[in-house]
Amino acid sequence: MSCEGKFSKQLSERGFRITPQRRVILRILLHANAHLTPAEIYEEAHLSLPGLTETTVYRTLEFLAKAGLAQEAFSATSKSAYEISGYAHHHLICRKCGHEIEIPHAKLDVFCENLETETGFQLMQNHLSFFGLCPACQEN
Amino acid sequence: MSCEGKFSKQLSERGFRITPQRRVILRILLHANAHLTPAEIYEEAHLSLPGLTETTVYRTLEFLAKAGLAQEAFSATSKSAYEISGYAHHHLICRKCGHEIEIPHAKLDVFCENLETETGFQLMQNHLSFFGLCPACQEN
DNA sequence: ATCCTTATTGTAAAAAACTGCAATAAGGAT
DNA sequence: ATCCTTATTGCAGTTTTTTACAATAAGGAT
Repeated sequence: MSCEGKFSKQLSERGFRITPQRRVILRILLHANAHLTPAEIYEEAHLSLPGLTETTVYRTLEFLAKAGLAQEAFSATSKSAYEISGYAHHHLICRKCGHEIEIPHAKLDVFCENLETETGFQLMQNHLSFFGLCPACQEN
Repeated sequence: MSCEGKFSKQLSERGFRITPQRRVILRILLHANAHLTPAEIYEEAHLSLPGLTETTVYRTLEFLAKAGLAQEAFSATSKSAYEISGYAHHHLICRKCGHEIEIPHAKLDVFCENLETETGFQLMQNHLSFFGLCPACQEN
């Protein structure tokens, strides 16, 4: 099965259609080891699927995010970016130099559970971005 | 002193210039009791300052946010919005109906302090948005 | 009050993100 | 294999956000 097969299967089982566009975008996200912007994804996807439009990239990313297969990630520049949904984790980003470090979800576990019981909300959030100044940038 | 005086003073003391544009936008943010989008702010500010451009609104909001006088707030639609910086608090927003509830910063206090000591980062974050499904929307 | 420096604004244009609607094609039914 | 339904895409156009650069004006110095 192709690399994105497992993900496609999840989609069709839930009643969504599998299209070449979704397959290509899913594959790119899977092979990326970082966040990708819609423009970057379009750039690459376009090569294997010439007819693809940027509109579809935007819509597909939003769709994948809603379906839980991808997640939006806020970058230092505040431009939107996406990555494949893996294990839950978060980022701490330096407002000045953009340096990012990862924060395991475990650190927020207790907080999230409390929030759910107190509010009755069911959290749909497995990727938060915290901002601050990294040690190096604090000195200047 | 005009209502935004205290804020203007803060700015000039830090070496920033006070301009009519900044004054108007600050005043609007101060009187708003909710998030405002750049477009909404422009709409209103434009009335008392006809020459004002949208570009300036965007830049001023970014400037105020960097200076700590305003803060960006993510809305359910993911369009950008700003509000005046008051006490630190956060929001829990329903992805479906947009309903928001406030979360006092105290609930995150421990987490934030741990994060700072562990990473050496100095957090610049007094407004987080958490997303989820509210009790009502979970039923449908 | 006038001058000077340079931060801030406006202008014009581009890039990014979104929307309505008609055309297409995925996937189930025949 | 063909047909049908409707989810998904492309197209064209709009809105939102950002950028480069020249013009303006805030605030300190004279």
